[in-house]
Amino acid sequence: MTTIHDVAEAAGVSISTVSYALSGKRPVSEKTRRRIEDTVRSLGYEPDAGARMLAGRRTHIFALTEPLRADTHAPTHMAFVLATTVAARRRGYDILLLTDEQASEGMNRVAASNLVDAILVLDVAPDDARADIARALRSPTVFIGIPDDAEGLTCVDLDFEATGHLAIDRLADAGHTAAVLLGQTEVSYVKSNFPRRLLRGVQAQATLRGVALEWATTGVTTTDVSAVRTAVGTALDRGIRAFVVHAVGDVHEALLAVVAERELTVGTDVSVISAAASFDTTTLPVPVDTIPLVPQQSCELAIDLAVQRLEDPHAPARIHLIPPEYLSAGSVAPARE
Amino acid sequence: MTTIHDVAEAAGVSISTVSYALSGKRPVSEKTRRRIEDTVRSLGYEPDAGARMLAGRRTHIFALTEPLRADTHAPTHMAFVLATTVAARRRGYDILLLTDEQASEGMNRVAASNLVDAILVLDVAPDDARADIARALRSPTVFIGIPDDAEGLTCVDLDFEATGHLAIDRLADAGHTAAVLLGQTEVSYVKSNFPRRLLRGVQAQATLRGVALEWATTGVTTTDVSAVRTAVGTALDRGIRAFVVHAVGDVHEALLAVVAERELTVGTDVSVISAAASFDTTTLPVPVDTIPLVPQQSCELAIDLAVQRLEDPHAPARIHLIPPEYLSAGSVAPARE
DNA sequence: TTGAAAGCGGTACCAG
DNA sequence: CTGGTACCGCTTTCAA
Repeated sequence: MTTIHDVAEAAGVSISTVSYALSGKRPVSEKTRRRIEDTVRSLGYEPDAGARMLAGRRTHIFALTEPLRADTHAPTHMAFVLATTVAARRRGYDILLLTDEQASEGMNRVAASNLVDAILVLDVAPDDARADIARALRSPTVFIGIPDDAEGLTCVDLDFEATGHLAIDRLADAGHTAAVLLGQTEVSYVKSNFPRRLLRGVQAQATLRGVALEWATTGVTTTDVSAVRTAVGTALDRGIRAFVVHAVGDVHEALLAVVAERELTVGTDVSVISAAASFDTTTLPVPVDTIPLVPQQSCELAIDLAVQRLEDPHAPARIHLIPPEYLSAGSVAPARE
Repeated sequence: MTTIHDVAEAAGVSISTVSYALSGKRPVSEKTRRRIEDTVRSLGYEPDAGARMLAGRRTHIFALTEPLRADTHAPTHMAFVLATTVAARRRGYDILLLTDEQASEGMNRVAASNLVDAILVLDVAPDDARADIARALRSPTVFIGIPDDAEGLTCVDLDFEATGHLAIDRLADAGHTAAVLLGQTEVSYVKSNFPRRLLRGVQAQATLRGVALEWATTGVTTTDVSAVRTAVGTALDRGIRAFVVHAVGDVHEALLAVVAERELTVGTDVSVISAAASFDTTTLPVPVDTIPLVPQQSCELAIDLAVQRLEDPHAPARIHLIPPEYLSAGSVAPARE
């Protein structure tokens, strides 16, 4: 194993100069710096992680806690984990996984042992136990999602309420006076934090704009496509022509299929808006207006905040809501009287 | 922050005694050990990770590399990550994630910096670039899955070929002379390592047992349920009554639905075997014989192997195949002539 | 612009 | 059974 001493010797300088040349924390003359860098490359030197942690009091590791509940939507979750990992790496951090029981216990353990510089929280539940843990910890902690009691916590998320407002506004602007919110599974409104926020936003704005709203869940614990088809069919029968969909891809497809079977056309006869979709809605059989949920946005911001709090531990904790963005695809039609 | 010195002082012993009392690497009298443990608890002492790494030349961290290709089946993948994390934790190890480009580059980086004690490889491709990297590395590396060139590598996986044999044997034993393998998506036979192994096993045994085999993929890049329905319908039309399914839950459901629509009964008119399913087939609408793929088995074995190689770096590398297990549910019917 | 040296908090060897 | 202490490899202060 090659150490900083080997590099120093080979380059004919002291180890402190090597250290500074590599960290840039002290000016080093151009020529010696280049000589050192060459030596590092030719020797294949990589600083020892343990030594760096011990001496530098920085581990360059973030913990990512994810309970992975049974109702967690795997593809969406994977997208968040991936986005977090990539964003972290970009800032020079690795990700240490805390799953299952370790999601909570592990937070204390890795914080107490100084294994990580900060903690990122995924899969946030309304009454998440990790909120209290985070408040008691000295390690910076950033929630991606918002628990009911977010007092004193740093949180990041799409503004789901504003997303709900925006969707209803577009439908109301088009003259619709009735709409259906095709939502998530029933348990997710209890176990997760965001479906209810979207629901609240939709409901509030519907009331404000005079839109008669109906809320249909898409299964109890798991997506039930036939239930979706029934719900959509019933709504269409009753003359409702506007849908806000906050659900997985299958639900979108089921909705579009039922519409097509009735020989109705999205964008002409029927209006559809996909709200907070974390998958690529452009691959749907029909173009659909979308207010996307972009994991990269939340995760990059979360990483930035973690790094910030590391540099300035006194930065005040607050909730960071990402404003929704409306992507038009022509799927909202003027209401017919 | 409380250190080992604080503990030693508070307990009235030397730091070496504290260290040994906690590691158990040297006998410590019952009474002093208890006194130390009490002190540790009351002070909330947790050894510093960096210091432990540096002095102990062990990080207690395993890397988990997962490229997360677009065709990766998220729920199955999550199950493997979870199983790995839990198994690792049980042996005292944390998991560091290497995704995306870091899946390959990261291996060299974390090995060179002594960030991890071993590396676990997930999402193995037939021509996986990580095979060569692993061969060049000093860090113990365990593949969960088998690349084409596994020379010199430690690999763990379900014995997919034997799984194929077993499925065909059961059908042949029941008198079937024709069967359909309802497989994965087309790309997975190119990008992944295990679908082709199952396929080979099924094909070989079908030839051996005189079973006319047809192989149907279930979409190109993504599962196409309507294609599955068509394939099943065609097979039934042609009198085929035996199906081996190596696919996600949706495909099973589509198959069972088509069978039901024709007023045929699984276990009487039609035989179905689910091969290497990583989801819970008992929740299917009809009981189905299953040769399960249990992530826990592979992952626990992988962790054990990693730990073993840590203790004995000279243990020879080899492929560990987990024998398939057949779970009867009465879905295989005797063939009718 | 550079070097020397004091830690960082453990582990494990050498004594007793 | 227990204590003293030499490192582990790097960061950073102090001096030059």
